[in-house]
Amino acid sequence: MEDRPDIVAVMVGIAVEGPYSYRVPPGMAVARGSIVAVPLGPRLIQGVVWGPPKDVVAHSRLRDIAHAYDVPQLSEELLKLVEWVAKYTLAAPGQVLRAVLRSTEALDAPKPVVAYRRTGREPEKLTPARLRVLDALMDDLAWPKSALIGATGVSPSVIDGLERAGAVEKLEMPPPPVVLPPDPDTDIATLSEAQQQALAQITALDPHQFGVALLDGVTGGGKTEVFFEAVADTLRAGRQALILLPEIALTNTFISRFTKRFGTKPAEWHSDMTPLQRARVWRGVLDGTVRAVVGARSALFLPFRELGMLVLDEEHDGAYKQADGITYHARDMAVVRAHLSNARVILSSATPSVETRNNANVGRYAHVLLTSRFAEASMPNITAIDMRIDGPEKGQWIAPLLAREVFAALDRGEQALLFLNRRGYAPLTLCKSCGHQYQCPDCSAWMVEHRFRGVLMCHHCGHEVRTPKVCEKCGDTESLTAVGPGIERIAEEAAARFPDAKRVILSSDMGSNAQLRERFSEIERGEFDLIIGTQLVSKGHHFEKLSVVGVLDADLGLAHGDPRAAEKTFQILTQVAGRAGRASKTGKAFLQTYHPDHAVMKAMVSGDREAFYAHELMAREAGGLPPFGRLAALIVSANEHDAAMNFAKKLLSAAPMADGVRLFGPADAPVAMVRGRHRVRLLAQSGKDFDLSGYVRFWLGSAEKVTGNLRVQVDIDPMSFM
DNA sequence: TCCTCTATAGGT
DNA sequence: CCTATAGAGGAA
Repeated sequence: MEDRPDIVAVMVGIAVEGPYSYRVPPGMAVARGSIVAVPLGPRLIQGVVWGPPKDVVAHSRLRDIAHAYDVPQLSEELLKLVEWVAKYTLAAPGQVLRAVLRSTEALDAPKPVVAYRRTGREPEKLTPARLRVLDALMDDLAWPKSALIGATGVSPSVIDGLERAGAVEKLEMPPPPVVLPPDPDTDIATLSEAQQQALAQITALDPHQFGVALLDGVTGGGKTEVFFEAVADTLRAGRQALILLPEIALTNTFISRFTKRFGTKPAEWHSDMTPLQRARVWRGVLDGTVRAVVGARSALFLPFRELGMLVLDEEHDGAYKQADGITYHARDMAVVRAHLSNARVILSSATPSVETRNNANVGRYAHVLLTSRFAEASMPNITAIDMRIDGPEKGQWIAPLLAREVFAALDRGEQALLFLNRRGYAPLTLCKSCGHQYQCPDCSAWMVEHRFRGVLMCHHCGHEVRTPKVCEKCGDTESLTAVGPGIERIAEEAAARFPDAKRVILSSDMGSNAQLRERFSEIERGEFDLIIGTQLVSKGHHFEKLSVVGVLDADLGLAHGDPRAAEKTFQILTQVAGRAGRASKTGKAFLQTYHPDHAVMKAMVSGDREAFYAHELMAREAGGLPPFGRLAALIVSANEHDAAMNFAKKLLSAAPMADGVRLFGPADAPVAMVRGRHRVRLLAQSGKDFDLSGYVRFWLGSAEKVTGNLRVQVDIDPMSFM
C-alpha cells in the first residue's frame, strides 16, 4: 500500500459500511482517534480518524477534512469497542460511533464564564446598589456575573453601568468543572464483616487486569456500600469509574448516597439531561476531569480514557437491553469494554440473571456472596395465595387474607405495598352485548383503559381514543365492561377497602421522572402508608416502614410460555417481595397466583433460590438455550402481513447450511403488529462456540435485498426466546 | 408539460 | 443519518 500520510480513513457518525478516505489539509495534524468534521455530500458531519486509508482507489473526489476539534483523541480501547459492538450486533460501525459522539456541543470550546473584578477606580455617581456591588468585590476576586447578582440582589444593568463607568472590568474565565473530583477518602464506610470479606474478594482481582465479580446478595444487604468502596479503590489508583443503573433506579437517593460517600455529586448521564449538561459531562469524561459517572446504559459509550471499574447495579434488569437503533445488552457490552481496557467489573444483583449465575458457577466470574445477619431478617416470609381457592369475590382483586394483612400493618403504623405490573385501569374493554373487544388499529394489542385520563390507550404505539360510551360495533349503550385489573383499578378497590390509609399510586405514566423521584422521597419520609404501584416500585428503593407486600398477579408472564418468563417472574417477585421488612423487622409477602405449584412459586415460598437456578439452568441446557447456546432473532416487518411472511419464507430458504445451526419460524412475532407494521420472526439457534453473528451477516449478505417497506432487523441475544 | 409526492441510493 | 434525485402519478 502506498504510504500517504496526507490521506486518512475517517469513520463518520452515520450508518455507512465502513470508513471513508479524506485528505488531511496542510498544517492539520490528526491521528487515529482524532475527532474531526468532514464534508459528506452537501453537509458537514462529525467523524473520527480511524487510521490509514483502507482503499487506495485514488478518488478524484477526495475531499479535505474540514476541521479537527481541539479535544483529546478517543482512546484505542473505545475505537475497538465500536468495532466489536458493530461486528457483534450487525450494526454499521458508524452507527455505533454515533452512540459515542452523542453530544455535538461537547466538542466546541466550553463557553467561558463572564466575571467582574474591581478596577479600583471610583465611579462618579455612587448609588446604594452600586455600593453593594463594590462592597462585594472588595475581596479583589473576580465574581461570575450570576453570583454577583445573587449576592447583592442588584439588577444586571447596575453592573453594566459600573463597567461603563470604569469601576469594574469584565473578565472571561474558564467555566468550573461540571463536578468536583470525588474524594475516595471522604466518608469511608464502616463495613460489616461480611461486607469486608466481599470487598476483599473484589479487590483481590488484579486492578490492572480484566476481571468480573458477581456481587450476589439480598436487597438491602449492603451491596452498594461494598461497590462504593471498590469504586474508591479504583479512584485512588487514578482510574475512572462508571456505575450503571437501570434508568428508573437512577434516583435522588442513589445520588445522595454517592454524594455522602465521596463528598461531591457524581457526574450523571441519563435521558432527562439538558444538552448543556450532557456536553459538560461528555467533555469532562474525555479530558479526564470527570472521574466517576453514574448513568443509564448509554453511559457505556462515554469516552473514558482510563476506565478502571464498571459497576452494573441490578445487573439482571431488562432495562439494560437496548432495543431500538443498535440492539445491545449493556451487561455484555460492559464486560467487553472492561476486557478492552483491562478494567474490573462488578455485576451486582439480588437475583442474578441466569447467564451471569452460570458464569459464576463455572468460575469465569468471581462469585462474591454477600450474606449478613440482616440479610436473614430482611428475607420476608412469603405465602402463596391460591386464587382458585382463596381468591377474592368477583369484581375484586385483593384476596381476603391479603386484605387482612394490609389492615394489620396499617394498624401497627407500618407501610403496605400492593404491586401489579399493569398500568391503567383495565387491560381490556369488552362489549357484553356483542362480544366486541377494543383493539389498537395499528397493533395486535388490546386498548388499555386509563380511567383517570378518560382514554383507551395502546401500550405499544401510544394510540389513544376517548373512552367510548357506546359500543363501536353494535351501538349498544351501557354494555361496555372493563375486564381485568390495572393499577388504577387496584387503587380504586384500595380506596374503598382502606379509606383511612394515606394512599399513593406509583406508575411510570403518572408524571415526569422528576415528579416520580419526589414521590419516592415522600414515601421514604413516611408520608404515605399504602403504596400501590407497578414495576417502578420494585427497583432499588428503601422503604423502612414497609412490612407487608401483596403481589396481585404473581403469574406475570408465565402463561405465555416463553422459557425466559420464569426467570423474569422470579426476579420481579424476589425484588418486590424484598421490599418488605428491613434490618430488624421480618416482613411478609403474599403472592396471588393461579399456579402455586409452578417451580417459580415453590422456590419463592420455600426461599430456596438455589433450587430455582438449578432448575432453570438444567432446563436451559436441555434446550440448548443461553447461556448454553446462542440465539439470534430476525424480525421481518412490512406494511402487509403477507409481504413480511413471504419474505421471511424466502429468507429461510436462502439460509446457508451450517453445522449445528437450527432455524425456527417464520412465525408471527410475540407482538405481531406494531404501529401498523406486521412483524414476522425467524430464530436461529447455535452452539455456544459458534459465531452466530457472522453466520447471520453472511446469510443476509447472500439473501435477496430488501426493498420497499420491508425491513429486516437483527436481534442478537434476544431477551425473548420465542 | 410541469409539479408534487415518495421511495431510494449514495455520500470519500 | 440526510439529502438530492428519480420515478410515479396528478392536474392543466
